[in-house]
Amino acid sequence: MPYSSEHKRQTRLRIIDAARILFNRHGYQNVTIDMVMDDAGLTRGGFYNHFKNKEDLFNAAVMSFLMGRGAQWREEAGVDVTDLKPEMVQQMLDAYLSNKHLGDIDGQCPMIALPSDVARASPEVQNSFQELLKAMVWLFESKMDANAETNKRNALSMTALCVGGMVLARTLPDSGLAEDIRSAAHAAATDILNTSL
Amino acid sequence: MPYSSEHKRQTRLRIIDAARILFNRHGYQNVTIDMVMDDAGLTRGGFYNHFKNKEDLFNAAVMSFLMGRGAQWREEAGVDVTDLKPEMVQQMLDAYLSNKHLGDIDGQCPMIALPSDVARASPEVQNSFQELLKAMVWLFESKMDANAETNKRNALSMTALCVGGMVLARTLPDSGLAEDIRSAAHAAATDILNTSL
DNA sequence: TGTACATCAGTGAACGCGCGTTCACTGATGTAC
DNA sequence: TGTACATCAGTGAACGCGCGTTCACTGATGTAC
Repeated sequence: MPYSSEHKRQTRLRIIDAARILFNRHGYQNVTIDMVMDDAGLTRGGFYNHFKNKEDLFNAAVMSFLMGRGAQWREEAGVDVTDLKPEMVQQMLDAYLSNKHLGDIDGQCPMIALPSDVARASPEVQNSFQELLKAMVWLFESKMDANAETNKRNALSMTALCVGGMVLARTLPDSGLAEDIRSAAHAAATDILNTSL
Repeated sequence: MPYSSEHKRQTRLRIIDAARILFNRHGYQNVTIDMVMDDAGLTRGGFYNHFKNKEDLFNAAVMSFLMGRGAQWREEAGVDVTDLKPEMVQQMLDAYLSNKHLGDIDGQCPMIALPSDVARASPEVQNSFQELLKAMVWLFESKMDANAETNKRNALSMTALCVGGMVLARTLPDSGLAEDIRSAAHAAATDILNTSL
């Protein structure tokens, strides 16, 4: 077998990385296979050596974010989601609801950039999206200290605030109002966290 | 002038109503002019007698929701947003974050169904969307009783919870988890409201 | 070590379909006389 | 009141472009001997 399997894996990753960024930037439907392959330094035809179809790529892109790829806003804030120290939850909140994240179009969380697209995508994509959400809820929940049911409810509310605040801030053309809603969501989520510790 | 202007106005409204429902159901890009005109009982060509282009229709559809059209979940809950009695804010919260609303695909708030579409639409559409959000924030704020700045922040957080909770609930394939996040967001928004009165 | 071979990643032209938009036409109805 | 006319909402065929996907081909590189 010519071209080591490592070579193919690398190419596949390059395509997924290009796709993740382009989907975040323009939305699923506005990104063409040509654009993706171009950004990956390849030509259109080769695409189907790596993916069954466009939807398959969408799923791979959402999953790649779950694996932590591309989140500048999180890396630069020094949030290490594998290190479950108590301050990590507040750090994650700070990073997620930050101006940095609001400005990081390419590296933003797909829950912010693509919720409507996912809602209309295949079950596979929806499941990947759900795993992403569960990971976030679990992260919030991990350091809470009330009873299990209250913890769960608080973690879910914080997640709703994170996503809702950022989705709206992204969509509003008045940047002052966008900033207001981002910081209000951040304050409310912090309040909930503080009552949970 | 044949066909009274009232006749044309009625036709235009029929097209917008059909579009609002179809956009909610399938998203902006998955709805074709043909589908809209079919549902309005017309043929494709006539569309351009009423609208400049598809984006123009999108804007009209978002605005029509602002005018209160199609929101079954709100009407059946008996919420009258023009009657600013104190209980109205809680009623609105209850209705917005209700199971009824979650199930009302056709009549749902466009902030839930179409945020990603709006984020990539024309400035006109984004402005209409923003007016919708402002109306909601203002509604929440109207009966609050702390200082102005706190009121604003709380109203914005409640809005983020409403939209975030519903967007996520809509997107999750696990309906148990969807239900959990909807009710968690409802509880959190109610808490914020109660500390504001 | 060197050579022939086989595999398959990558190429780029072509296909086919869908959809937004245009356009020449039809016909319903309000207005003028 | 009745008739001719003008307007313009509505029709449906056609256009043109873009994009997902297919396909015959190329050529780089690992393997066998």
